[in-house]
Amino acid sequence: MTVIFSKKCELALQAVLYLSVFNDKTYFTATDISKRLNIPKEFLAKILQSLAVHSIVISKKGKTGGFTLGKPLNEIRLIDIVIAIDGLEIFHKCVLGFKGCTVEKPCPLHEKWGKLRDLVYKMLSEETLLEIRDKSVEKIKSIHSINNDALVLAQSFQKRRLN
Amino acid sequence: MTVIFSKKCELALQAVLYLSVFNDKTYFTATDISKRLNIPKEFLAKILQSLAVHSIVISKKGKTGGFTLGKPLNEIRLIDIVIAIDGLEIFHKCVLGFKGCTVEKPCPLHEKWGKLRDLVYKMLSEETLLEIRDKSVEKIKSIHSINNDALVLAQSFQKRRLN
DNA sequence: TTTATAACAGACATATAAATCTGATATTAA
DNA sequence: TTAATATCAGATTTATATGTCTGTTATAAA
Repeated sequence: MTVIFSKKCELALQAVLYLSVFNDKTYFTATDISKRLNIPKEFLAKILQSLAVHSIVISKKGKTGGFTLGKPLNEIRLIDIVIAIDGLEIFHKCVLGFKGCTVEKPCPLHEKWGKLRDLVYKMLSEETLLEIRDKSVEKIKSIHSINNDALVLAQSFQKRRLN
Repeated sequence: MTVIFSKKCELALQAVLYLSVFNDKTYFTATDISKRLNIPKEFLAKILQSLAVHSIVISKKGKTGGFTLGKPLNEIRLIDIVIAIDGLEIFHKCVLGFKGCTVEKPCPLHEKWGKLRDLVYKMLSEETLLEIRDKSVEKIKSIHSINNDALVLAQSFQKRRLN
């Protein structure tokens, strides 16, 4: 199967985009997020843990615990999420799978692929979550069925858990 | 794991590039090619069969049988090989995995990804095997360790099988 | 016609990614 | 201090892609 992002990567992007809508340091539990995104809870939990290792989210244990974004939105790029989950391997590996493919002895598709790969990296690097959220907040709400009532409710619920 | 091409796709590209060096209607057996490319024979055979279904290669059974390119080099694009093996799905599917992602109700990354996807498609479409071979024949020979002696030998061997 | 050799077809096995489960640990409200 | 509830860690299961095996069919040389 030809793919770009792994399933893990997709779900990580979904989760972080979801958190970006709120972005107010309230902690959302893995259960909360998994229900909203319609994702298996345990799988999401593992993904969030990987993101926590890379400081993209912060985790808090215990009764009022959960996950919240670990950095300002303008410091999180899409590429950071991809790297946190799947690593940089894809940006180094030869398309054709030739182990001996190097700059000195490139495979027949080396140059063409190099351009493509650099472009993917550039596109994923140039935009931060801040820009994406500002541009797409309505889309994100829409695709996750977050209406204003639900938003207020969720936030007040989260905050109630805090005191 | 984030990938671009499946293993099958990689090997298909390798095999077709290999055939493009010769490109003289001689039939190479799956065993021949698998040894040269250092690929499992049975796995390659399956891949070549998929390529045969899409007329990218032609297969011939029996004693002097094997596989040869099914079209002129200038009529085979990289994208044709990708499609033959992995289909067009990747060029239609949403990056984030949202099933509801459409033009009318796009996901937050829809536009950005659309551009990238179109570009990948374009790059794989714009060049045919003819151009790649003409530009990279030495690279292909080098990476497969095809020296001139081996080339002449392989061709005469293939032709001997024919009469 | 016989024999050798190739693709072909489909079942089977293995490796890896995806998903689930169980129990331990940390945190906080009461 | 206790109970509730969250993450965390690792084993286990499931699904899918990858790789292997076995026997059949087609083709052509001898």
